[in-house]
Amino acid sequence: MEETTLRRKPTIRDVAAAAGVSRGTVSRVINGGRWVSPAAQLAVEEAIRATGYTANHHARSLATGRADSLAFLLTEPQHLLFADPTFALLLRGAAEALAQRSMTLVLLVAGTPGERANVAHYVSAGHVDGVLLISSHESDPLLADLLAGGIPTVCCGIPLGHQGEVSTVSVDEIESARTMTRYLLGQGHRRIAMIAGPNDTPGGRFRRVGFQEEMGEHFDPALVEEGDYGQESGAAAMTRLLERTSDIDAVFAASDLMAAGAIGALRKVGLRVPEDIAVAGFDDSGFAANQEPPLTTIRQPWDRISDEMVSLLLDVIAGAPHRSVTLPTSLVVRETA
Amino acid sequence: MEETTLRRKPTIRDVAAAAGVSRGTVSRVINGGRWVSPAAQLAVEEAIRATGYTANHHARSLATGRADSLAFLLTEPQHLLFADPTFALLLRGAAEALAQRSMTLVLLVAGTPGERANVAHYVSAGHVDGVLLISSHESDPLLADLLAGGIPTVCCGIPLGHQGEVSTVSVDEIESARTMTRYLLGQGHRRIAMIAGPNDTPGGRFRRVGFQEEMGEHFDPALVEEGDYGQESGAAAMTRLLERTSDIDAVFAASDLMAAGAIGALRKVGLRVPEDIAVAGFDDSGFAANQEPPLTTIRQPWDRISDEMVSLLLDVIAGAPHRSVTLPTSLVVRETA
DNA sequence: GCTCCGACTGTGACCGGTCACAGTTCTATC
DNA sequence: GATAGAACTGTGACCGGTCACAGTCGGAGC
Repeated sequence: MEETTLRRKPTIRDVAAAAGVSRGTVSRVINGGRWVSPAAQLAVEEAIRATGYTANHHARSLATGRADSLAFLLTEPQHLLFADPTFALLLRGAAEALAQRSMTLVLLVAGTPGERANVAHYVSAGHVDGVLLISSHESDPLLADLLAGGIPTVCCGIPLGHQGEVSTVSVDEIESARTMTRYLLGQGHRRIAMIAGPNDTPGGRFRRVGFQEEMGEHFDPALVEEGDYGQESGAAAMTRLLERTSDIDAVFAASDLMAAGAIGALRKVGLRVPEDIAVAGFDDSGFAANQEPPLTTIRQPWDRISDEMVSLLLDVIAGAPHRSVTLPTSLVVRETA
Repeated sequence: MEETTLRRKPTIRDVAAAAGVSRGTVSRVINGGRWVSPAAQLAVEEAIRATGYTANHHARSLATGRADSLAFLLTEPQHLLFADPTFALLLRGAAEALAQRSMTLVLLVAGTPGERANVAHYVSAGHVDGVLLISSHESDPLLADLLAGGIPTVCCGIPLGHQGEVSTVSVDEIESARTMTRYLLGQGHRRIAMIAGPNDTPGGRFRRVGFQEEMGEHFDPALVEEGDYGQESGAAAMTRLLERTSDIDAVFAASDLMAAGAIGALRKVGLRVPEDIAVAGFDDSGFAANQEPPLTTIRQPWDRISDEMVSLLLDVIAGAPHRSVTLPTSLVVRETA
């Protein structure tokens, strides 16, 4: 009567029995169907349908050694990353790219040292095939651990201190910053301030370098302040700049969030954007276009970045040597500059 | 010589050999150490250190039937959810709550029907112990599938059409909406418009109900427009409202993002917030406080929501009957209303 | 001195797949 | 008609853990 209701999940043996073939044949059907007779193929497919069979992922992973999943590993102090809409774009892109390959994404957050240890442990437990490492600070020991453990890894952005040791997907930070700076100079601005990112991150260091290079003789170190990519830090940096100097005519922030913070700070002291001071951001986060006024910024190709990270990582897992990909950015001129 | 360099990962047998005990004893040490002599305990711990052993998660899951991970399942059309900073809060909270329990979070995105089928397949493959279901539209068949499959599930927000069939963590939408409406009325506003969410979502339906109930005789159906929670839809709804009527003195949007869109639309036609029209949101997303001007809104306790979802789900997995938790919201008065 | 019991340990079966290998057919070729 | 080989199928070992069960050992109690 009720023996059908409380049955455990059907296994490959149940399917084999139902189809009147052996486990081996069922396994072959599931994995592509090479060397299977049409009759057996049909019988197995029918049996799978009838039993409602789904393969047990753990058993498969145990036998094959593959996990068929990747880790999306966040190492940034968390409030920043989760406030940053760009991370969501990256996450979505990666999840989609993996779904297309019937793989899945495990989210790992390594904020505190304790979590960090857990992560290393988790990753080396073979739970995932590789790691998509997001935004690592230079001092972060996690990348070194991953490399030492031989864990296939792809970094988003050039990992300072580990260049050439690991696969990387990045944009040309220096050239992008030069492009924006050139644009601001072209608009007639000369007293251009920069709100840079932390110097131990590639986006902090190289955007600053590009800015300085392009500014040339107009570069004034007194016009550089540093933030942490977050909105409040942008506002604070802008305030510091305003306290120090009064002739700034443009501000280049190393993130859209900091640009938004800067705009808020400017508004608070009665300065209009772009009439009094032009403001430019970096990233083209989701909100940049909806910002009031819409933000002029550098677009990072987020969807391509996540796509490339995934395919690069899969290559590395398959045994390819590490490799670096640089993707193009583009200047998006809206209304703030 | 080099036999140590290319060794495969150490297994529990290697540890047992190194410690001079049996697999069983090692297993006992790993799982809490009951009925293990101090000497054996020490020897095993030392052997684990020496060999660099980490347990294979797949093998353990296969043997125990537990996956020690939960799925974070998104079913909303994707552009909305990823633009919505609240989802990131939820995600972070869930990841943290799980990390504390040495469990992990698998991100599943079920946007297209194809992805939906994959998800059902994946979940029933036993890869995860349960599902944290985020924001399901009424017509979404996924919840029905999960329930039919006996998959432990917890919903975020009351699942329309499935009330009482599944564990739920939600806020009192109606009362929250009434609170905000009461506040706006208390400020002297009478021609209050609402930008509601989709009627097939709990936040769309119940916030509208609360608004209407509290408005009482002042309620005017002509002052209700619908959006999709996204910023642009808020702007569009506001524009429609302005085209239709000219005496609106306040707007209550069912999400902060729509409130931000509405503020943009108001600005575009030269109306000031809050001087000309007050605007209120819902959610207290990360950006609400940094909005210009800072947004008056209803705070949802995101961290508690994710915490409760996780612990509720773990209860369900452990065999507890389904249960619903309602968490309190609070009115956050800033500057827009 | 024998029994009993608690503390501890080892063993074999099992979880649900995959894979290598050994058959078994059946057809084509000489 | 024998033989090779391609096409297909079944079997047992194995992946790396857990768990139930059967021992072993030492000391307390009678």
